[in-house]
Amino acid sequence: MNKKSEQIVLEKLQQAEDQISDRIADNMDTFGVSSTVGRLLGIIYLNRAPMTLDELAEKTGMSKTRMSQVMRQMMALNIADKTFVKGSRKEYYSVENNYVQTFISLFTTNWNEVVSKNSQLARRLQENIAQIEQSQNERPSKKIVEKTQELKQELDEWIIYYDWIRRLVDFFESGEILNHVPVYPNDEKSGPKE
Amino acid sequence: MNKKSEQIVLEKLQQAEDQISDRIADNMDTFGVSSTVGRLLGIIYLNRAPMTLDELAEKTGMSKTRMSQVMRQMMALNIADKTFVKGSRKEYYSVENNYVQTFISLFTTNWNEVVSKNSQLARRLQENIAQIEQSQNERPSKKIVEKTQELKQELDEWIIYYDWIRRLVDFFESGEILNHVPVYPNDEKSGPKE
DNA sequence: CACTCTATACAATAAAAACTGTATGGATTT
DNA sequence: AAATCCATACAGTTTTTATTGTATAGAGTG
Repeated sequence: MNKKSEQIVLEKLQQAEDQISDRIADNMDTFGVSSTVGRLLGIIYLNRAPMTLDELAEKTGMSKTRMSQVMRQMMALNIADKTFVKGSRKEYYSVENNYVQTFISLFTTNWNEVVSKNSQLARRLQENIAQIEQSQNERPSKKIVEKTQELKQELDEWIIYYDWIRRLVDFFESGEILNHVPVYPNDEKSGPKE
Repeated sequence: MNKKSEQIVLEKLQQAEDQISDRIADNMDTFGVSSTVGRLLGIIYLNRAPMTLDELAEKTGMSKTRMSQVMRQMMALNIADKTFVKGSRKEYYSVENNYVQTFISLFTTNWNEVVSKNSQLARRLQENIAQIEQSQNERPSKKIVEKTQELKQELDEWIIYYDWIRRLVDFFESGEILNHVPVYPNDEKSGPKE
């Protein structure tokens, strides 16, 4: 019975750990990525050592192919890295061992991409408008002038918004956010600035 | 030819506006919601007046049912509201007319939900651990003690992380973020604090 | 250079999410 | 209370995304 009850307790502990992994996986929706990303993140994190695709496949019960796909995606998101291990041909993957840092990476990677796509379009549209305005020089139709003004205003608002996001991303990326929302609130703020 | 070229210019302007809508829709992925949410957001925003489900269905070419589903989701996300219009039986929906505010609403709603789910689990797991520790009082097996310690540490890290997110959400929700990342960077910061 | 081991490309399947059409119930008007 | 108008529940369909299995190319080893 001693042995048996020990087994039961160990199972309970494992179960608790799994629940944490599951929750992390679930929360990945909020970042707009597949829950498998979160699952692998949790597994590697809790493993506290780099892991191979085979190990991950074993642990998740999923195919190695899928593991490969997801780890790739995670590297693109800047939340995982390949780690060289001497004497092995396999690739070992590691993750940031700090949840907050992982959050910041995901946040900045995602929004940087958005900002970049938007800037391109904004520039292009501004050129278009300039062109239209020029072509209308001589006798501007009232309707067109009106619509153009409207579009210009919309575009301006839009540009202001994405400029704000750009600066917001900087605020996170630079770690400045941690001065204002510290990880350990009791701490003296890490370095009084100014 | 005058009339005709005017038509072409107007079309170009409309096209530009549509491209903005499309981009907004696309960017919604980053929040982990369907792009239709973004599309409706853009349409209502650019319309600059509340709209009905029928109008939205007309504008998007989608079914009214879908419009209903999406507007509901948007209300749950706190980025849309019903507006009463006298003399009409239909419901009119309006959106926040400020992109930054919309970003903040989405961010806080999403992460608040995550924090709430996690707090529940964290509490539950802490109780479990306490229980296990008590039941082991007499002769603690080394393996169990070890594993328990490990789990406790993980849980602590995890709790710290979600507490950080909670405070981060506050930082956004309260508008404090705008003091540090202002919408108009040239402005004197809105209210020098301390 | 033949052999082995590894990641991944590619095509196929399974699962999930987005979306639609019809039916219904609950208001509001007549 | 009958008629009308509206949102949405529900069940079904389509589209998209996640996942798998097989095949292959490339890198390391003997």
